Amino acid sequence: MPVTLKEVAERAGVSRSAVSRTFTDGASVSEKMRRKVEKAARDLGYSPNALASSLTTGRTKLIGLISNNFHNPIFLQVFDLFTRGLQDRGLRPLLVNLTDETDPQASVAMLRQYSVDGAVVASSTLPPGFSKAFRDAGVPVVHSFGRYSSAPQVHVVGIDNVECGRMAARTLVARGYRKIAFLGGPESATSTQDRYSGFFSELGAHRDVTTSYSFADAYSFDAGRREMLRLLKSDPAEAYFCGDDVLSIGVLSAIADSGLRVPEDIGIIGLNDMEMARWENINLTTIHQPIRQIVTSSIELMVAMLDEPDRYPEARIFPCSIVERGTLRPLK
Amino acid sequence: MPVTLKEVAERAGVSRSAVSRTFTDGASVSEKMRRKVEKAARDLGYSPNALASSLTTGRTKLIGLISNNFHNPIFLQVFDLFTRGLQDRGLRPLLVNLTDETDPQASVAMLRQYSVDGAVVASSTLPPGFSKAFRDAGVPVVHSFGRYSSAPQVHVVGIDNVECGRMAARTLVARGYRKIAFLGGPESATSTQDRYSGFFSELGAHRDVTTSYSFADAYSFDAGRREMLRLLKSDPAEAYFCGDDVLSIGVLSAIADSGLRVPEDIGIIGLNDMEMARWENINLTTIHQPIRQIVTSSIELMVAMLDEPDRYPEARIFPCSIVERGTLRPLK
DNA sequence: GGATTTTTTGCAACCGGTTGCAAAAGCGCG
DNA sequence: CGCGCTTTTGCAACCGGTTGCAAAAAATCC
Repeated sequence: MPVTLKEVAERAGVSRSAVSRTFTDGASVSEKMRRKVEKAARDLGYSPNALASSLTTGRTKLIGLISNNFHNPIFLQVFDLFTRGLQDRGLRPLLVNLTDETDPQASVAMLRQYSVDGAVVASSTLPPGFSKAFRDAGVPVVHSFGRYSSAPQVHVVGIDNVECGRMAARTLVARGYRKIAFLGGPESATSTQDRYSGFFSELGAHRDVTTSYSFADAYSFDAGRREMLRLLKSDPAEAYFCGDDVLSIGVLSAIADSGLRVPEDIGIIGLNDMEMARWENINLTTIHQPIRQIVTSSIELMVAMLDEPDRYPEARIFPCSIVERGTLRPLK
Repeated sequence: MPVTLKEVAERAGVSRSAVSRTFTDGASVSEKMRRKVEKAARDLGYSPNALASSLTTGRTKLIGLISNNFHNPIFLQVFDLFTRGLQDRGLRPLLVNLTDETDPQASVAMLRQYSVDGAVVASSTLPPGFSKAFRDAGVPVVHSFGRYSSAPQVHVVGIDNVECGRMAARTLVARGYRKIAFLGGPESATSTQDRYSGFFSELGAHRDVTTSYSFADAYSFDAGRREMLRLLKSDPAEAYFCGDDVLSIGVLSAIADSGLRVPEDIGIIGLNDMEMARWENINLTTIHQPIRQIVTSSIELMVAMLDEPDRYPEARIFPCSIVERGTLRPLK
């Protein structure tokens, strides 16, 4: 049904190569030829088959966009930024949902079948083994929102979760909280582990602070609410560092139900600074994660790797910052 | 770099066709041959190039997933359901973000270049012209969350927005509200227009009800809040039917700031029943849109069309239902 | 066991493009 | 106008697969 290069060539009365060259930039074609071919192409409504050309050029301009975070609203923004950024560079995102996938091999095989030029793993919860599997299969890969490591094995773009943990701890201590708790996301997520270790390493220096910790089983409203309702039954802390904003919102809801007030009775600090955090009826104090920069940088890195697949792996880490709103008591 | 069919054939000592047939189901291969080939393929780590085969078969198993709703959290769920549903059927979603695109032609050209087998337009705000453009280009298309029409020109799966408008009106009247307003989303969205017309056609029958209407300029928290703050300045209505849940939440925040109470002073009913609507600190009364069913049905329709591209267009409309929570006064 | 039918296999052409190479065309210049 | 040089063009092979067709092999039947 669709018009092929051969038909255009016949119509224009030229060779197939001539047509091909007109649509390949950098190829040698005279002005006259170009005009002739373009006319014929327009008449016929021709557009070149990207997949056929990928066979010889070895490039599909397809980029696997791989994630398992389809429940956290910030990822809608992540997808928005990724798809637009890739499109702007003429690349096409092939979306892969790894939600209930535990074995990387199947996805690796699939991405190879479609000859993707590269893969972006956008996830804060996938184990590093996934991105390594892609690299081992020879697919250039960037792990966005991945774990910071001083010796990264694949390209990582994200934040320093350990430092975020420290930052949260410093903030709480500075505001005079002395009974402080960590309410993490899933214990298995690397981001949770790192925030935990940063948080407690900072608090270790403060002998007058008492600490405790627990984990919600997902980065979700329900998980946060459920865990906080449990904590409220027996002697809650003065302030909580929560694994994530949506978890924090669940926590706030539990506190409100129990008749306690934020920040008067309990202080809360989240992480991500999702859009909702600044909604006036939530007004969550939180740690801002520079999502836009992470995505932009990931795309730049991906593009660079397309030209230089064996590029030496690097970690690009962006600083986070506290966004003060209404869920922590003010500095004295 | 990747292993090709030819190499497998040489290693197994058979013809290329034999290898091809082993990986094509329904083809005639003896058990002995199959075992030989599979062994060689395994040794070499071969996996067939889906794009190359698409050249002769004419099928890529690529489905364009087209949307411009990257700011409404319910679409994260929509993407989750679509990607998983498509993957489960061996189809691959090629994501297209139309956020600032006004001309369908560019996307049509792109999807043709990649020879997608079909396109799902998942949007409540794109004009019908977009889906028609795909159909005219010979791409099987399903418009999910599209406008209901008794004479659809392309396949449409969604809800009857006119009926939703009526339903909202009936609900408000039944609860004794007599001064009722419509606070729509963007006036240009077909969903807004239909809800508007259903809402007012139902209210037309009630002589004792006074009505008014206005539009927010997006389906967003900020737009809803801004519009409500404006409305609160002069004689607000007793109850509002809001274009969407996230808009409603902005509206609730404005009302809270003004010192009025919901549902005592003002009643609110939303639409969508997004996850957030049932969060205890929001607890929004709303109209449930059966997203899961819409997505599932869209995928089924898409799959059916792959076998029968000229299938007669149909509209699949799912009923919505009121979800009673805390933002309308109870029935008397 | 041989003739006949059915199944399996390989050959070669094709899908829609790209590209190295050599021939053809165009150019500048004396 | 003819020469040498540069640019443009077409030929043909190739990318990694599939498939119709006929030959080869296996299965069935008498």
